[in-house]
Amino acid sequence: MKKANILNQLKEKEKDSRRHLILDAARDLFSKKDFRKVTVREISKAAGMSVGTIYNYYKNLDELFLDVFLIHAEAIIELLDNQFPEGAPLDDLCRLYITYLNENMTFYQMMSHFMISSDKTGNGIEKLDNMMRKLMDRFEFTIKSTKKAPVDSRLIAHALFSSLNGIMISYARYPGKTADEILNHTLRLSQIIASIF
Amino acid sequence: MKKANILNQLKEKEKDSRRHLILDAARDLFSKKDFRKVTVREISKAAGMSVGTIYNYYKNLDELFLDVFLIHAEAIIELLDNQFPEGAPLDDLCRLYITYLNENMTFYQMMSHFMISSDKTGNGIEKLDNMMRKLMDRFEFTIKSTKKAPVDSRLIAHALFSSLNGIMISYARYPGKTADEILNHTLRLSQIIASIF
Amino acid sequence: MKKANILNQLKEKEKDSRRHLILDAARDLFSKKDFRKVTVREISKAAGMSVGTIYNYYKNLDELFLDVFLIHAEAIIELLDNQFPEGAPLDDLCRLYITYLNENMTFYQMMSHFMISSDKTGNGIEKLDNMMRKLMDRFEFTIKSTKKAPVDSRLIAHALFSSLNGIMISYARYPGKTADEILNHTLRLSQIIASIF
Amino acid sequence: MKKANILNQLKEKEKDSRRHLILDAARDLFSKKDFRKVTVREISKAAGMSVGTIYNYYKNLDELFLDVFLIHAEAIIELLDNQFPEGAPLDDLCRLYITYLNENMTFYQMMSHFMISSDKTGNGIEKLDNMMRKLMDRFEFTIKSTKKAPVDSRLIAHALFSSLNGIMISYARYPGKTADEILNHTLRLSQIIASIF
DNA sequence: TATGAATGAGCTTTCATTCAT
DNA sequence: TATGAATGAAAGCTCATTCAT
Repeated sequence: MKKANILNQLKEKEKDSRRHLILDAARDLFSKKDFRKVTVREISKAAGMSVGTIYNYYKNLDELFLDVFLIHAEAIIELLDNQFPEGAPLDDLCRLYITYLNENMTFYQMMSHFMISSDKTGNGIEKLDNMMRKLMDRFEFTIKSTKKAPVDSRLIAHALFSSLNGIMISYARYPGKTADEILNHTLRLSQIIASIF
Repeated sequence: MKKANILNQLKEKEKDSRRHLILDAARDLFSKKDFRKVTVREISKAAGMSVGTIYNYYKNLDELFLDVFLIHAEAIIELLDNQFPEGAPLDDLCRLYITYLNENMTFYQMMSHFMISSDKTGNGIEKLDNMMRKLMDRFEFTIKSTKKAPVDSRLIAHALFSSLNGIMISYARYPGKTADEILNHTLRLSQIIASIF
Repeated sequence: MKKANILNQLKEKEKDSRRHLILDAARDLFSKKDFRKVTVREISKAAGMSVGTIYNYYKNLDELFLDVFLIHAEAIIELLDNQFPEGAPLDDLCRLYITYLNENMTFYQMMSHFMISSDKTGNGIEKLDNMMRKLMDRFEFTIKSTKKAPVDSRLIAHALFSSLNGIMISYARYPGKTADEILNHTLRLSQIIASIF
Repeated sequence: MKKANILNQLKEKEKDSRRHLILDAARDLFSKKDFRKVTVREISKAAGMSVGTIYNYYKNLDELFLDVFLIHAEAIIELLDNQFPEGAPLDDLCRLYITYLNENMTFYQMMSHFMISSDKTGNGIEKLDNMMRKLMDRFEFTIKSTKKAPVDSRLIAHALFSSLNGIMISYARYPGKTADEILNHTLRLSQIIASIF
């Protein structure tokens, strides 16, 4: 019994590591190229496995896209949980989030992509929505913990969250600017937002 | 000479009217269906002309997409110019813009789509950027004209503009909500934004 | 007006001839190889055109298969109409049909294939059924016109028709026999059938 | 030696029972769904074993298909041997066979499928042909044993056998008819056939 | 200038079969 | 012997774009 258990655990680990191989390959490609243009073939090649194997781990491409998105979202939540000291000012929160977005363009690109999809089929959307809600909750909670937290925190969280997203989407490819300049500009804007909230 | 001129003008008009046929057909389709899924064939059919003709007016599909976007942007600028009384409060501006976005989902969908494209080739991008700048200028100008206008208007305009965009992108397909509820929620959020600016 | 008409007629002819190019290529391939294994690419290559073009003429492969079938069925009907002298004996009818089947194996292969499909979707099935009925009607009519025609011709037609089909399906690949021997055997069997009806 | 023998027998039995697990699962699936669409994965799942195990018992999927076919054929032979009283009339034979076909659509679907395959490779075909011959022999023998048996029984057996098959193939999916109506129609046709033989 | 048939690269996905464990 | 993840060839089909008429 124990033996089987250990075996299963090993298998699970093995499976997880393969899945991460796929995810990492995908993330890597997405950072170099519009993720909507990345093909299964490219991913399988980059991950060093066959096309069919991808489909052993993901039902279809969208599921993989979604997983990459979810991983990012979870990373952000973890960031808020662990890197954000309780009682820190709101602008630290904004800086944290905007910095993450700048370093992980795929995340807001995907967020934006999925959010404007009117395709409501599939349980993928459900997972997406759940994660968005979770992220929002975490945002709200973090805002409450900041110095001088606002009263109607739910709405404020929504407003702040969407504002920060909007900043990235609106300025991520500000014409003729380097990544650094964009980071600076989006940080500056986020600070304005933070300061007035 | 003159005759030729008049003829040219007529031709130009004719051409413009055909172009508008295309644009209108496209806009109509985009409002019913994710614009990324609309095909040239569909547009040509809806516009009552052949596929080839579309390509006489637009180098490629992206140019057409862009044109639809530009038309929307111009409509917004016109809205700001004509519908927004000088000296009106900032939240009127926000309401105006958010309402427009709600009624023209294609616009922010396209904005979002183009903004996250890392594809920097083509002079299409240039046109897009120019228009964004123009829109932004108009926004800034309008903000300056509001009651209790802020001081650093350029940055404020950026922040406000992107916040409003973010609101739409983040909540336009809030799960399980009707168009009306979404309109209300996004308006509410925009009012919060407006009030604190 | 007239000009346009003539032009349209020419276009129609052109289109028809292209369609026949596809059909002929397909029929040719089907005679060499199990039609279920023939691919679009093979057909397009054999027809000297691109894959996409096939899809300009047929919505999908099944439609093409169906068309090949229908053409065969029509050929048989025409055969019955034109080649079968009124008042000829029943065994002539059987011989005619069995000979056709032997020379056009694709036909009964397709008939058999489609008949055992439980897939009832698509309007393809409808076309198929209509044609089968038409063929059956023609059979019944022909039987009525034979010498010593039976009384309950509808049922008899059914029985005869299905018997002849069964002969082909059951003996078309009689192990180790040449095409000629198969023709002879199936003809002999059909004559038995004819003689007792 | 003896011990080993018994062990071997047990192993053989075990093996046989596993094989039957597969067969039963397959037959079950084939009755619910076009057998040509059934996948190895589905069968393995239904049989409660892994894909690989299937391949320990069958070289490939076609062999499994074939085995299902053979089992059916044997069942029919057994039916003729045991259920058909010597000296019974010919129409009882037809009724027996047609009823079996109606209750086991997979059988004639497979028969039809294999018979129209021009693929003559593999020793599978040989097995198929042997079984067909055996079935035919049994048919012939049964016909001889009927009341008023015909003279040239071999050819008559062929003709009758193929006629009955043809009836099923031609009317098994008569458009818009229920299973019951099809049973009735095919029985009626088979009675016509029987009566005239 | 308008037409729309032709193009064909390229996509996602499937699935029988293999083989290391 | 049983397992089931990995394989990868191969399929059907799409659709932006071209170009001869």
